[in-house]
Amino acid sequence: MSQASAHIIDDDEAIRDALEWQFRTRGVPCTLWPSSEAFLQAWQPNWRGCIVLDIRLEGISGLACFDILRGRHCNLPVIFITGHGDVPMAVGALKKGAFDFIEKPFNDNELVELVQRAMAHDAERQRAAADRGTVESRLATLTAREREVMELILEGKYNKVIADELAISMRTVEAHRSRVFDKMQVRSAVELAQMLATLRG
Amino acid sequence: MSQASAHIIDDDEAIRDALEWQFRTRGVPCTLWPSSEAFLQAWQPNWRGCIVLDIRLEGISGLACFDILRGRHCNLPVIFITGHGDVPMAVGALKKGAFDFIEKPFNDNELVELVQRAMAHDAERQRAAADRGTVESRLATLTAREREVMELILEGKYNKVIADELAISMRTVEAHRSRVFDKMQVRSAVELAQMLATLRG
DNA sequence: GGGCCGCTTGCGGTATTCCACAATAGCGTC
DNA sequence: GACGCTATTGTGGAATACCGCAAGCGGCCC
Repeated sequence: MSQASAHIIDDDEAIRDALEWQFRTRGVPCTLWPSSEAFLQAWQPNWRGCIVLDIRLEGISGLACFDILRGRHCNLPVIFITGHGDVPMAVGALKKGAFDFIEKPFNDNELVELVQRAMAHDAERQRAAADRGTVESRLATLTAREREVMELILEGKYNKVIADELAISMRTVEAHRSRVFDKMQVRSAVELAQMLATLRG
Repeated sequence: MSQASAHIIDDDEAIRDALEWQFRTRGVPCTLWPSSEAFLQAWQPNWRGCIVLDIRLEGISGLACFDILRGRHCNLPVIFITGHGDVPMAVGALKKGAFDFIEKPFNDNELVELVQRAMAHDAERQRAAADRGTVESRLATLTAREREVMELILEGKYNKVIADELAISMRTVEAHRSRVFDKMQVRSAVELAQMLATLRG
């Protein structure tokens, strides 16, 4: 898993350096990119952190870059830096899923705090996605019948009732139940319910 | 429980009438208000539906009206109608929790569909709030000890283990467990877990 | 034809939960 | 002092869940 970083994309070197200094003095790891093209060429799906970019960039614009990233299923939070006149553009990006935007001129702390929130958001999203992946891969090992039995277990029904509903014996339900618990790596129906609740939440 | 309605606030009578005609032909119940003041004076906490208002109104502005409503803990979805130049103001409202905004000039269908989504959102929110209320009122009947036992049950632990952890007998845990199930109106730990998961979700 | 898998069912036994009833002690209120 | 509530613990018994082992049947694949 790669180290999290705030990726700063700006075609103005002075601005990049100023932002880097600011972030580093606050302990925020960052990586500088002189253009959307440079960033897009380097980007890897396993990157973590967030992206900070000016909405108006030479070459591929900030918005176009955002669209391309979304097309690549990149979920990194994206923060746009905009001028006052570009707020409608930024709003369009927000509606498309950008994390936030910040208008020039802005307070230094304001941007750093926004970036910190974005990176925390990304860390939490990745953790939650990893959990879901684990649970989903376990669910995938269940046979169709096991899934049926599991759903009824999750409704709080006794094995006897499940047996009646599926027109099988209680012993069969016991056997399925035991295998479901083994495959899902839980020891009780309550643990199973809690695990699947995090999948839905 | 009151009937859901789309509350339209505009100081221009012709616009109010045009919107009403549009909504009614699409089967959307609506109520017209000539000013923020009129609406705020009439507003009741049990109202359902949504609010559609121009961001620039004479007297109390749309934004000010929104702030006042939020101050009164009104959760009705709010949709702002804005001119192109007012988008930054609308964005501020979005960040404060407004449901959405729509820029003039807009397609008739666009607004009606947005209002329908807002009303569906409100209906779902009210339903979820009612459920939470029911569950929370049941939780409130539990004694401190019952809550303690319940938390451990929700971790999937056996009565025997709970007894060891709380330094009480298993029979005491059984008694508490039984009363928790009675008060929460469930018949199993799984049902309880599912019920409380909807509280968190 | 044989092996594997999934589904099914059974046995015997242990552990846990549920149900009903009963009782004591401490605390707070009337 | 009596009453009500909560916490606690116990008895007896029934129902349910869990565990390990065993086995047959049908379908699919090699």
